Amino acid sequence: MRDGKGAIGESLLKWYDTDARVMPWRVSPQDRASGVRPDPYRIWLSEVMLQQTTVAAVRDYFRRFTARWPDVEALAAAEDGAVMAEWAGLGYYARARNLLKCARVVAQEMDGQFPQTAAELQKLPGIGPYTAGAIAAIAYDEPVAVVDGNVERVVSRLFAVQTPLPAAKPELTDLTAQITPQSRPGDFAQAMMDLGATICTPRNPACAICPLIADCDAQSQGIAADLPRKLAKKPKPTRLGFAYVAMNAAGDVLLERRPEKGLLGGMLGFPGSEWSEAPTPAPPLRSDWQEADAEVRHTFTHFHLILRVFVTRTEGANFTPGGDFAPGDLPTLMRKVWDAAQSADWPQPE
DNA sequence: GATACGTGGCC
DNA sequence: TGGCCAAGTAT
Repeated sequence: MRDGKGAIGESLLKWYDTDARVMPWRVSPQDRASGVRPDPYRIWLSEVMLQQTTVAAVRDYFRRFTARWPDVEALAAAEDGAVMAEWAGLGYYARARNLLKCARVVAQEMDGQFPQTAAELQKLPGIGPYTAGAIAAIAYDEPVAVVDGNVERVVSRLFAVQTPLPAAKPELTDLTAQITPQSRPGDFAQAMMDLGATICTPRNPACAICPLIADCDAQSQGIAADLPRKLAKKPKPTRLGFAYVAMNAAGDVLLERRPEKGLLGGMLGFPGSEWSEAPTPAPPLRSDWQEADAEVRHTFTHFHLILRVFVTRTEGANFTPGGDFAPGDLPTLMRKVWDAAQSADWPQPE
């Protein structure tokens, strides 16, 4: 243990048992005391959903997934399109594709049992260093360092690490390992993340009520809010595109399944042009297309997108039956396209 | 190491 | 309003 930091585990777990939030996927301290064990399936599902995603955004998705697919065998047996539709709106859709791959490996090749070590877990699709550590620590009590963005921030402040991210990652992982206790490593990991989410926040950290204030080098140096240092990000370019919403007399709409790889991979969407500085219009069929008044603006991780939306009524296409389509099955960008189409001045049928 | 990959909330 | 940020992973 690092000098002067010996009490961190104890202080943090005391705070966790009394003050921390209880999530739908978490076993409460009371239940844990009664011998209740975390369900690896639910831990895995929640951790994948929580990758780069806030607790508030995950809650309802987690509830719907576990209600519809209560165990890994049920999820493994689901249709691809059903899982993608249930994930729609949560973002980073490779997670949903890898979720299904992983469920099928576990169900078909591992007798429905997840591996019990971080090293083995990390071999599965969609499970990287963070998620492997989180599952191993929470579900199987492996005393492994669990390092997400919250922990990076907490640890960089505790030890006043000045190295900018992402170069500081190995150092922060090593420091986290030094303060991870042999006892209750899963609760320790969740406590660190809860602390980062609620007290040791990026801006205006609430140091006055922090259970680790006596252990924090950055606080004593008055630089807590300045850490962790981060490299400057590149500016986002703006791309343009065209999107097309065709509907027949029965109210069916024309949708396509996007390719597995790439942006919004595997999701349903409206046909359209490529997205670039100067896109070429690409209507999916000949018809009387009318442009909607409102453009769609959407920002992805690495670029801004402005879409011009065109609508038409026609019978000449392979439409998705209206009963099989709900806007909620679409990624957010395509929901915006749908919304813009509703406010358009639709042409009369040909 | 750098880049691709969503979305919504916050200030 | 626009950039920052969130329980990261794959390539």
